[in-house]
Amino acid sequence: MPRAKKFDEQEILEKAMSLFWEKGYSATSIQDLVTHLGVNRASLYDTYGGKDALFKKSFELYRRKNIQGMKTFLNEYTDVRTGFHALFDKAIDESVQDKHRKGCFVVNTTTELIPGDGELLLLLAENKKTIEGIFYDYLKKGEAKNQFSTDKDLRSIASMLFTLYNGLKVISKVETSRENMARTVLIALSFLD
Amino acid sequence: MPRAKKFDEQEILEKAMSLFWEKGYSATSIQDLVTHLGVNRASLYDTYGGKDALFKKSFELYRRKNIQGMKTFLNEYTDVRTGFHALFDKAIDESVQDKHRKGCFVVNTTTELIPGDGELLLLLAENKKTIEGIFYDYLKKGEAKNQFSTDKDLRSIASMLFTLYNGLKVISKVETSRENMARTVLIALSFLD
DNA sequence: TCTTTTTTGGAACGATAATTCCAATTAAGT
DNA sequence: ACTTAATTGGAATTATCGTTCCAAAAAAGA
Repeated sequence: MPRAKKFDEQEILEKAMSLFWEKGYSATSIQDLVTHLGVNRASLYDTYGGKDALFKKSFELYRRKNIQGMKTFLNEYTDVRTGFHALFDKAIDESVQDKHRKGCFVVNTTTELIPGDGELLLLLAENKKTIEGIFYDYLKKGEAKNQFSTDKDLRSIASMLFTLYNGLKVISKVETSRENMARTVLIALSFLD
Repeated sequence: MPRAKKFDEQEILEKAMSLFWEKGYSATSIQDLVTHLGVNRASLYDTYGGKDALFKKSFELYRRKNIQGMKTFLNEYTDVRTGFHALFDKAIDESVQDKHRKGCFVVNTTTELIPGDGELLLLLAENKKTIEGIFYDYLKKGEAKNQFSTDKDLRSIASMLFTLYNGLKVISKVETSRENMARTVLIALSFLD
C-alpha cells in the first residue's frame, strides 16, 4: 500500500471549528481555512468535501462538545441552585476570558443562517430541545430532593433558562464586565430562592 | 437648474434596512440591493456612498425606530407589570408574524460583526445602555407608584430584561410557537409579582 | 428649444470567491 | 530499490464581489 497517513483529521477539524466560530460562515473563506489550518487546499476538499460540509462538521463537533460538557458539568453539582449558578458563571468566565469575543457558535450560526438553511433549522430545533431537556431533568431531580419548591412549570423554567443563556451569549460580545453579567444571572435565578 | 429629483431617499433606505436585516451584512451583495431597491448601481453609490455606508445608515435607521418605538410603547401602560408583559408579547407577536424570521437587526449584527468592527462596538454598547436606561426609568417610575416592591437592584433587573429580550430574539428564529415563548416570558417576569 | 447638470443603465475593472485539476512529491508495501 | 497510490503545492477555472466609469437619457431653467 502507498503513502499511509496525513494530518490529524480531528485536530484540524477543531481548528476549522474555531475559525468558523470566530468569523461565521460567510466571512470565512477557503483561503482563510487553508492558511489557518495549515493543510493543503486539495487535501481539505478531499478530506472534508468543501466549505459547506466542513462547516457542518465543525458545527456538529461544537454541538456535541457543548451538550456533553453541559451534562457532565451539571452532574458535578448536587444542588440545583449551585449547579445553575456555576453553569452560568462558567459561561460568563469563558466569555470574559475569550479575547476574540466569539460568543456561542450555535447562537452565531442561528442568527447568521436562519432563515435560509432548512436542514440547519432542524438541527437547531433539536439542539434547543436537547438542552432544555437537560435543564428540565436537572430541575426535576432537584425538586424531588426538595432543594426548592415552585408553583411554576419546570419545562417553562427550563425554556426560560435556555433563552437567558442565549441572551447572555449575545450580550457577552458587547459587555465585558463580569460583574454586570453576574448580576443579571443572579436576578434571573432568584426565583429558585 | 438641471434635472430635479430622484427616488425617495428615505423610502429606499427602508428597503435596504429590510434586506440587510434579513440577510446580514456579508450575505447581502450590491447586486441584491440594486435588484431589490430598484435603484441604479451608480445612484446607490452616489446617494449613500457604498456598501459599508449604506449598511450603517440602515442600521442606524433601525436603531432609531426601535428605541423610539420602545419608549412610546411603554409609556402607553401606566402599570409596570402590564407594560413589560405587553412589550414582550409584542416582540413575540412580531417574530411569529414575520415569515422571514429576521429576528432582531441589532442582535444579528452583533453576532455577525463583533468582534471586528470597533466603531460598531461603541454603537452597540451605547444601544445597550440606552435600552437598559429606558427599562430602568420605567421600573423606577413604577416602584415610586408602589406598583411592585423588590429587594433587588433595579439596574440589574433592567439588565436582565435586556438580556432576556436578546435571547428571545435568537430563540424566535428557531421556535415558532407563540405559547412556548409566552411561557418563557411569564416565568422571567414573575419576580414582579 | 437649447443649455445644463444630474440621473441612469450597463460595461469594465481588479480582487477575491469556491472549486477543480494536474504534475510533482511522498511514504508505505513489495 | 522499486512500485504504487495518496498527498501536496499551486495554477487554472468560473463566478461573483465591491467599486468605478462613461456615454446616453432626462428634466428643470434659460
